[in-house]
Amino acid sequence: MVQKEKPSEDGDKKKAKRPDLKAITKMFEANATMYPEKRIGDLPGISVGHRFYSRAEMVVVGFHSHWLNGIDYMGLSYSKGEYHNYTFPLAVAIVISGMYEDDLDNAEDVIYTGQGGHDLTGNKRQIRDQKLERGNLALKVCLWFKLASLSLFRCWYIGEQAQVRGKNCVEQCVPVRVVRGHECASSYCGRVYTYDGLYKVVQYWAEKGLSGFTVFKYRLRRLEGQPILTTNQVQFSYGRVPQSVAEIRGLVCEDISGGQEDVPIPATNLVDDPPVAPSGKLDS
DNA sequence: GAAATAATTGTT
DNA sequence: AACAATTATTTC
Repeated sequence: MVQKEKPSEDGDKKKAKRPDLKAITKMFEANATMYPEKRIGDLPGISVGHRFYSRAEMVVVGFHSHWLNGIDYMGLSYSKGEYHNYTFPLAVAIVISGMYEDDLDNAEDVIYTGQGGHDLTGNKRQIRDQKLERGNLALKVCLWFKLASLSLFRCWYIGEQAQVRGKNCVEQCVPVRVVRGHECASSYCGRVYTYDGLYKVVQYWAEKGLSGFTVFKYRLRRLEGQPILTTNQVQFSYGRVPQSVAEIRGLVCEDISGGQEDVPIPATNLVDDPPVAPSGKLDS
């Protein structure tokens, strides 16, 4: 897939300013994409921890169909046929890339800021109120409710009232795929995106954000029973390996094996401030 | 058909 | 390093 995304040669005179986008277009024309239709939940072949080396990769796979938007959702056009039981628009995937000043990321528990009102220049400023439309509406529709049965069900909205279909709810849970952007020197665009699993929207509200404009916020909780989330806590190195421990950012332990391995295994911590070293012993 | 979206490339 | 320009799909 990465190979196919390399820039095409037809732009001898004009440089392709966005080879990644050109590649997307060509692959769609050639029907060379994996999942042309949007899907809810996991995609076969893309497991938790999968790394995408650009937004464009996610687009051609069909994992997240925008190379720009943070929120991918199924629009009203999906409300017929296979998905006629669902309410739309319905969010299916989000990218947390730290562009919004009001985001808060605690790995298993995330406060995600809705889209819109952004000044789009990369300085993380909100300049207008957000509205409950588009992706923001789609995320709200994903909201899960806690019922007396202690089970979480997704409720169906008609207007502002949560209705139960049949009784008051539908036994159909609609999780959201969560992707995180990370800095990554070995990726050609300087960052890498990891699939961190399915999350459920458990709460949403509107508030005045840091810049004083209304933003919509969504609390997402990671579903249980998924592979342990490591991508946010561990600095993997791929491609170019550091030549000395001095090159490693956030080093907290030079060898977590304590000499049991021939090659020392350093550990880093870029999350805690100040960094906390791993505790406990490794048993042989 | 316009509007919305912010990642990547290009330029200073 | 910081900033500006460009980008094209999805959505209604």
